Amino acid sequence: MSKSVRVRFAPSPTGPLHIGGVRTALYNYLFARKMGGQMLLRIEDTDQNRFVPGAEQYILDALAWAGIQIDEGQGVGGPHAPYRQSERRDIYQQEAQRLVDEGKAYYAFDTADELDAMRQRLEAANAPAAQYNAITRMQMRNSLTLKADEVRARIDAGEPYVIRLKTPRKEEVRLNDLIRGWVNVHSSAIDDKVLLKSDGLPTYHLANIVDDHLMGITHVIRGEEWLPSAPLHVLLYRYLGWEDTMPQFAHLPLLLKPEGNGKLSKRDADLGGFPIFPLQWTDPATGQVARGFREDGYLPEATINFLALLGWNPGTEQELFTMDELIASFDLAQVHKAGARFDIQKAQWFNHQYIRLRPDAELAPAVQQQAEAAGYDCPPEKAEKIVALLKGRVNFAHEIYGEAATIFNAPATYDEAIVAAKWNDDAIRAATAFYDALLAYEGPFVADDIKHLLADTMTQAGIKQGKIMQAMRVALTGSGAGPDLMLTMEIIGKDETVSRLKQALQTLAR
RNA sequence: GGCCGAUUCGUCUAGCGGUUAGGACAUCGCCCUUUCACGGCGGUAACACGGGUUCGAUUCCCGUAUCGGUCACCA
Repeated sequence: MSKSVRVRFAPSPTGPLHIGGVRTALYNYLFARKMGGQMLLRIEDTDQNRFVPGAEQYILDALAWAGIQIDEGQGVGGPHAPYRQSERRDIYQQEAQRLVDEGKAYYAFDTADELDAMRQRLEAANAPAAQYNAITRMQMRNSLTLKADEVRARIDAGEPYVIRLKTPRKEEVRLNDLIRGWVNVHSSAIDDKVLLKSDGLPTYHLANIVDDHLMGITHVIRGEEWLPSAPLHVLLYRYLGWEDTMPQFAHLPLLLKPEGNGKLSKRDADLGGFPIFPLQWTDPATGQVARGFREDGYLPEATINFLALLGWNPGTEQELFTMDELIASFDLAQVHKAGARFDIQKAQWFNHQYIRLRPDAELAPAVQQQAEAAGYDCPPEKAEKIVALLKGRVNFAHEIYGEAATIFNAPATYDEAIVAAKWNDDAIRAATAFYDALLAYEGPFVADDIKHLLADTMTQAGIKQGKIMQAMRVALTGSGAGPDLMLTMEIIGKDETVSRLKQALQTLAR
């Protein structure tokens, strides 16, 4: 029996979670659920300089909003706690020390200046790559070039040092990526990466391997930007003696700018007027506010649906998926290899679809709130009718209220072009007749009945209804365009309809 | 620049040796409608290039080009 699937999402709390990170988390989640496995959340906070307060909570909130459930890890706990890497430093130090003891890593005492000098020297000499590697390390100050007792003395004296991987000079490293197939890299292209920093914390490379191993991770699903260092990770598994239980890798295509070159950035979002973060984020240092999908009115299910299809496709022609449907059809083998341009228009279209699908009663409270905040009376029944009338016309729920302007306000002005073209003798006769009919009418004031009343009135007056509808609309709403007029009248009510008709008759001179 | 990866309509993508190269967004047109939308129907639009392999390449292989990623005591 094979081990049950365990995947992890391992963001760094250096700021708000990027929308690309949400997609990475989503793919991990879909895969875990599909395989009946677990989804872990680990916080990779090994860089103290880049720590941003609030970022970790933001990550938790964003995942919860998106509907990505964490089975184990930061925020929910589990048998491998702690799930914050800054609280696991002893573990990494132990493993790094083990590598040194086994001759697979070494201490290095070089200062930043010395490293710079080395790189400059190599560049000046036109070396193929200015890196700390099997060749150059013998010219540096480390435990391979220094005598053992001097190394001991430096460490005992508290001199800062790092632990570097002793990367082999000539070795072919292979890995079988689930999305890309076999990737081969020669070890000479991998430098002697720092494993343990001078502050005692590990770098990503060491920490992620140690944790993935200890936490029983079976599949590492992450962005393509990690592909170049994946061979290094394979090497680390080997040196740590864990190669036989090494997880499988799947490197996801990147999210690219809507136009131009490069990967999607905050700047593109600002330029394009769309969000790039799931939730709104206020930078604790500058106070700057970055917009979020949630605050911009994107529904979580629309955002997820949109993101899921950016780089993956089930091969069917289905476009709309619930989370359960995504889980049922997800397959890593069908993840696309090339980067995907970020097209916010498609996100809007998905949102439109999900707004239409939402029950009126769920959308109504927001409309009511907006209306009441603006000083209008808007009981729940009215809000619900407005939603029913307008939700099919908008991409965002908050646009419904804007579309309903003519419902809340009697026209202050009338569209001049429509008036000039349609407000003729027949229109005036029709409006007058309808006005009178309304005053006499005592039945229920609902769209169907209003429609009949208007039709009958026009028949009696000998006026073709189609000829005067535009005039009626402009008289009632001031505009030549808008939703169903009968329903509009029903919503504003009989008194308001009568009053608006009267106002039009008085205001719109011949 | 070295290394790694990618390359089908403007965009997201289906395709896994033989298809009129399919769908969606966007765009255009028509229909529906009292109007504007929504919706329905339809149109325009793609296999980067050059060599192979093959009876036959969008599909397999090799180059070229272009794009992307990566080369930190950041993740």
